[in-house]
Amino acid sequence: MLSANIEIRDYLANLIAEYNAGNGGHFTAGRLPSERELVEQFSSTRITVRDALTKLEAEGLIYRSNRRGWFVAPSRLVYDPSSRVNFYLLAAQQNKTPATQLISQRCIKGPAETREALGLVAKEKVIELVRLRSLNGRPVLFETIYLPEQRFPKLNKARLEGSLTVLMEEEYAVQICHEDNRIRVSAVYDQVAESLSLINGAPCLEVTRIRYEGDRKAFEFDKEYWVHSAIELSIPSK
Amino acid sequence: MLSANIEIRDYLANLIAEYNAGNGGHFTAGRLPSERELVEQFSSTRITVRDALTKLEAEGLIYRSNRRGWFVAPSRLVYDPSSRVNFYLLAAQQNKTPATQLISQRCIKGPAETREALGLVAKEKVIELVRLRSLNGRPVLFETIYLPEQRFPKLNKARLEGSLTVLMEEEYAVQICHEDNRIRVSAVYDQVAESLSLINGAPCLEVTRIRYEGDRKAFEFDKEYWVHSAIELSIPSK
DNA sequence: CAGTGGTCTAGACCACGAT
DNA sequence: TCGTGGTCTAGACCACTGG
Repeated sequence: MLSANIEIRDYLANLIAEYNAGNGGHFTAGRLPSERELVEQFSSTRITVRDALTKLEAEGLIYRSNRRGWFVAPSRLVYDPSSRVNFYLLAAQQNKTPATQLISQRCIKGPAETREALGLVAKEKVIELVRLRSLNGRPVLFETIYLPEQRFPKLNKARLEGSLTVLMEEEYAVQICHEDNRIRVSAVYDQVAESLSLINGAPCLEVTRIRYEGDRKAFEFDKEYWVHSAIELSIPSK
Repeated sequence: MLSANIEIRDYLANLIAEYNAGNGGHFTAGRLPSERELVEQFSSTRITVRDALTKLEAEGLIYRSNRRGWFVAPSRLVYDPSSRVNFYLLAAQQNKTPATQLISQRCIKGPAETREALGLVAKEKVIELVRLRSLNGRPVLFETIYLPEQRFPKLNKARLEGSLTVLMEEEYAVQICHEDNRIRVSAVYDQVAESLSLINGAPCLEVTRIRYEGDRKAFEFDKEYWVHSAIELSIPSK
C-alpha cells in the first residue's frame, strides 16, 4: 500500500529522470509545477504535496529557491577535500560556471572553537572572511574562513574572492603540511539559510577544516555549508 | 520575529544541550516529551511541533525511532573511511557497543552499476550480503556488500557478521591496493528505512565504496546508508 | 489495551519574488 | 499586484509499539 506522498514522489521522480535524460518536455527551465498545481492534479493537500517535495529534496533530486519555487537539481559537483584543487578549476573541469562573492571581512576575537583550533593566545585576533560560492548562478556553498591576523597582515582585499590557497602561497609563502576535514550532515539557519536560498532548518553538508603548515602549526580554520544536493565527495585512499 | 517552530526548536535545543552536559533531569532515558504534550505546552499544533522536531533531526540533535518517539542523539561515531580500522575496534575505541546482524545473503546476477564496478562479464555472479549494524542497540548503518562469486567461493557463513576485511585477509589472502569512497547526502526508503527505524524519505549519509586488490582489480562494492546523526567523517590528508 | 508517531483533510494568512 | 512558497490552525484516522 503506497501512501499518497510516496505516490506523488514517485510520479515526480520519474518525470525528473526523463528530464535529466533529455527526453522530457516536462518542466520549463527545470522548474517544477507549483505546489497548488500539484494539489489539484493529485486531488490532495499542500501538506501531502510538500511531504513529497521534501523527500525529493532530501534525496537531492530537486532543490528549492526560497519562495521562488522548486527546481530539478543539476548534476553534483564531485569534490575531493583532500586534494588542493581550487574551486574555479574544479568547477571548470566539470563544465560548471563558478562565482564567488565576499560577504564580509572582519578582524575579531573569534569564537572559542576557532581560537583553540588555531592555538591563539591572549589578545591575538583572527580575520574572518565570509564568502558565498555559486555554480551556474545557483548558490551552493556558504563558507566562513578564519585566519590568524599575525600570520596574514595586510590581506590583499582585491584577491579575497579568488583562490585563497593560491593567495596564501604567493603572498605569504604558505606550505601546507597537513589538513583535517570533518564532515557531517547538519542543518542551516538564518544568514546561512538565507544566503543559500534555503529555509531555516534545511539539511546541508557541513565541512570543518583545519590546515597546518610547517611543523604542524594551524594557519586556517574553515566552516563550509554545502547545499547537499550540489555536492558529492570523492575520497580516494592509499 | 521568530516563527513558532523555531521557538520550539530553540527551547528543545537548550534542554538537549543541558541534558548532554549532564545538568538536566529533563528527558528520562533521552526520550523527548510526546508530540501531543509539546502541542499543549506551546498551545500549538502537531504540524508546527513536528516542523521543530524535523529541524532538530536534520541537525542531528535528535533522532526518531519509528512510532516509538523522539530521542536525544548520542555523540557521533567518528569514522575515517580511508583507514581500514574495522567497525568493532572503532566502536570500542569510542566507548560504544557495536553489533552486526546479517539480514540476507544471496548469489545473484546483481545490478548493472555493481557488475560494471566489479568488471563482471557474461554469467559471472555476485554474492550480495545485507547487514545492519548498531551502536548501543540503536541501528545506525544499513549496508549492502557485493563480492564477485568467483573470487570468494564457499564464504564462511559463520563469519559474515564479523569483520569482512579480516575474513578476506585470512581466508582469501586479499591485499587491498586502493579504495574509492563516494559520499553524498541522500534519503532512505522501504527496507532501508524500516531497518533503521526511519520513515520513508528521511535523510541519510550514503557512502559508495569500491575496493581494489593487486593490480587494481575491483573485488568489493559497498553501499552504506548511515543514520546521519550517528556519524561524522574524519578525513586527514597529506 | 492505551499511547505513540505517520499520514492526511481543508482550509487560512503572511512574506517575498517577479513584473 | 499577483503568484509563489512559508507557516499555521484544528482537527481526523491509521499503523504500530509496548505493557
